[in-house]
Amino acid sequence: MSLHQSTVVEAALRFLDSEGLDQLTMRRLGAALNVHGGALYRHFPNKETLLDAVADKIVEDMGAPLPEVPWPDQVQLLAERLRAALLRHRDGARVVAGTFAPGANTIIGSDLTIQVLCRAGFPPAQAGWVTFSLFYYVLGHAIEEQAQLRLPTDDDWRDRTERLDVQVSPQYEVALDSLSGTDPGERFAYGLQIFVTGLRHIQKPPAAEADTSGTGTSGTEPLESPRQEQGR
Amino acid sequence: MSLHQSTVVEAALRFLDSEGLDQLTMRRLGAALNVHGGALYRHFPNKETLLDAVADKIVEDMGAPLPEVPWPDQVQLLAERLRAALLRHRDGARVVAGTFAPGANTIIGSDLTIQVLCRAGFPPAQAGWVTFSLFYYVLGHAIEEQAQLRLPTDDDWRDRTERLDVQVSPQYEVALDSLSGTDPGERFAYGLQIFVTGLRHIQKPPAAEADTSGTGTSGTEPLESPRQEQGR
DNA sequence: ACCTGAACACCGTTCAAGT
DNA sequence: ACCTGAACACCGTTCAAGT
Repeated sequence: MSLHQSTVVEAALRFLDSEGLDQLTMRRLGAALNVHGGALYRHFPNKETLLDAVADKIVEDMGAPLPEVPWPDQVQLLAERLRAALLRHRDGARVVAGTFAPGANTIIGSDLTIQVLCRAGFPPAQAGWVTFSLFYYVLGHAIEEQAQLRLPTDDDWRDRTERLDVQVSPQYEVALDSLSGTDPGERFAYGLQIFVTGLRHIQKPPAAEADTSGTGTSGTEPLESPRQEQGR
Repeated sequence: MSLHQSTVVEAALRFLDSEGLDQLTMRRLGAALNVHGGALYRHFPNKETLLDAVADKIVEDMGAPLPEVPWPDQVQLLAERLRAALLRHRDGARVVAGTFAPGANTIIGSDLTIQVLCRAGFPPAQAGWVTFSLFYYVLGHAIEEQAQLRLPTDDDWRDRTERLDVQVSPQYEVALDSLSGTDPGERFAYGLQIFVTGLRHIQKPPAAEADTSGTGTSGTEPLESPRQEQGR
C-alpha cells in the first residue's frame, strides 16, 4: 500500500477533524495511515511542507467562477467563501495561518480577488493590499471563532477580568457579553460590510446614492479606467 | 538570586529580540537567567502562561490617554499604536496572536477602543465587534510583516509560482511586486483607511459631515482608560 | 521504491533532593 | 522559598537495513 501525497493530505485533514491540530504529529498521522512516522518523509521533506499542502487543500475551491454581480458583492462573496473553507475543518484557520509558502489554490484565490478589484477600478498594487487586508480579517475572525469552540465554558471573561483586578466600563461588559452571545456569522458579516463599504467609498469618493445599510447592491459597474485619488 | 515574574518576562522579551520565538524554550530562557528550565515553573505554571504574560507586556501602553481629536482619528491612532507595539519586539505579533487568555493591558486597550466607538454612536455590541475586527486586521498585518523579515530573499514569489505551474494574471504580478516593494507602513495605513472610512459611513450614513469633537450620544463622559488595582 | 527500527537531539513538565 | 538534577513522555528528523 504505497502512499501518495494526496492520500497523506486527506488523512491529515481527517485527523485534524477528529483530533485537532495540537494532536497532529508525524508519528500519530503515520499511525493513522498504518505507517511509522519516519515513512512520511518519503512524501514530504518535513512537517511544515505537509501542513502547507493541507492548507492549500483547505482553500481549494476559492477560485471557482463568480456570479456576475456588482463588484462589492463579489468581494463579499469571496470573503464568505474563504470563511466557509476555513471553518469546514477543525483548526482550519490555524493551519492556513501557519502557512508560509502559498500554494496553488491560495494564489488562484488571490488572483481572482485582485482581478475583481482591478475591474472595480483599483490599481493593481492597491488591489493587492486590499486582498491581503481582507485575507487577514477573514483569517483572524475564523481563528478566533475556532479557538472559542474548544474553550472551557465554565470560565467566562467576567471571572478572568475580576481575577486580574481590571476595572472595565459598562460598555465593555455589554460588548463582551454580545461577543459570546451572538452568531459569529453575523459578527463576521458586520465587519465585512464595514470593510466593503469603506472600499466602495475609497474607490469612488462620496457622491451619489445614500445606501444606509444592508448588502451593498450598488448599481452597475462597467470597466473603468483605473483612476484613484487617495486622501490621507 | 531569586527571580520574579517581571524579571522572567523581561528576559523573555530580550531573548525574543535576539533569538526569536522559535528559539524560545523553557531551557534556553532559563539559561539566559542562569537557571535550569524547570526552575521557571516556580513562577509560571506553564509556558503558555509565561507567553501570555509576555504578550500582555508587549501591549502595555495601549491604554494611554488619547488626544481629543475626532473619533475616526482616535480609532486610527489606536490601530497605529497597536501596530507599533507589536513591531517593537521580534515576533511580537506572533506572540500576541498565540495568546488565549487576554491580560490586563489587552482588556484595557479593548475597553478604550470600545469607549471611543460608543462615544461615536455605535451600540456597545457593535463597538465590540468592530474592535475585534480592527484587532485582527492589525495583528494579521503585523504577523505578515514580521514573517517577511526572516524569509530568504533569494526566493521570490515568481519562482514559487512558476514551480507550482500556476498561471497568474498580469495584475497579480504587479500586485505582488508592489507588496514586496512598498513600505509596509503605507500598506497598513491604506487598509486602515478603508476600514475607518467604512466605519464612518456605517455609523453615520452619507449625510452632513462636520462637528468633529464631542459627538457624544447623550452625556459627556470622560475619556479615560479604566483604572487598575495593583496586583500581579 | 517504500517502509521499519532505532537512534539523535531536542522538547515541556514534574519532582525528589539539596541549600 | 527557590533551585538543581534527573527523569518521563514525548517531539521532528535521519538513516541504515530490510522487503
